[in-house]
Amino acid sequence: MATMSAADRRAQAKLVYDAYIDECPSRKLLDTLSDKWVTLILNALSGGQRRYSDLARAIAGVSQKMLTQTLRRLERDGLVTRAVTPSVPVRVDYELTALGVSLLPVVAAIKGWAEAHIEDVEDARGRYDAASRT
Amino acid sequence: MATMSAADRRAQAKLVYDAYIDECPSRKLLDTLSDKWVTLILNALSGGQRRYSDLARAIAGVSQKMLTQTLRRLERDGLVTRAVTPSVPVRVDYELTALGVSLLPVVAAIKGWAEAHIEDVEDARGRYDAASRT
DNA sequence: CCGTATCCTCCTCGATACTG
DNA sequence: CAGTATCGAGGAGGATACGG
Repeated sequence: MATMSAADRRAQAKLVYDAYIDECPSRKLLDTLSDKWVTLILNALSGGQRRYSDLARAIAGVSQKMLTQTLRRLERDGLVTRAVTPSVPVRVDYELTALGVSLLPVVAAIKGWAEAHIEDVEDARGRYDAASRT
Repeated sequence: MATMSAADRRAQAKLVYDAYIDECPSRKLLDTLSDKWVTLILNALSGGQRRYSDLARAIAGVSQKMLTQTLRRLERDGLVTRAVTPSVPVRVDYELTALGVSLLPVVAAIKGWAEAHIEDVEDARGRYDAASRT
């Protein structure tokens, strides 16, 4: 195991950094938030309890698979609760937990910057693309 | 074109929602931030100007492809500037723009929530998984 | 030194069909 | 009503090699 090749060194660095990133709290939160449907669901539930089919209608365009999958993840993360009423037919209600509610201001902060500055970003893109086409 | 099938209705709803999401400022910002390397680069540049190879070393584990691609996107978005010094060999410096700097507090806010509550999330996951294994 | 070009592999997501 | 199961297409991202 004499000397390390450049590839070996990069491979090891990658391992270290992957581990670092996996433990980074901000990264974990971003991974959750960046899911297309998470913020939409969080918003839909910000007004209080809602049924599955109600959510499906409110967030039209989401597939059953994604809605269920996302709700399960949020439940697992302790951000929403799932309450089954064993009537016929079944009824399932979802609601934000205290932890879920505490996340709303963060989303609002993101929304705040975005609404204030996204136009600058768009303008920058326009200039960049125009310059590229030269 | 008589009646619409359920699939048709869903397809149309999807179009409407995709368009809605494409225009949502928060979504756009999240799409940018959620990139694995963006926040790392933003952080690396928070101290001031840095060279390409310097960044590559600081963020070890990133491939050339991803580093260049990400830097290009950030430049296009007006968040960083790219300054080429045509010496031999070439030297390229990257630096945050005012817009890029204005984004740092948002990242800090995310970091704040994450550090305060990610442990609750982990605990919730532990409980959820334990309950599932019943 | 700072990239670009190519290939190739996961892995996410949507569509569809079926169940308690 | 509220899911689960299965399949297939598409894109993101890494490895590698080459160019100005």
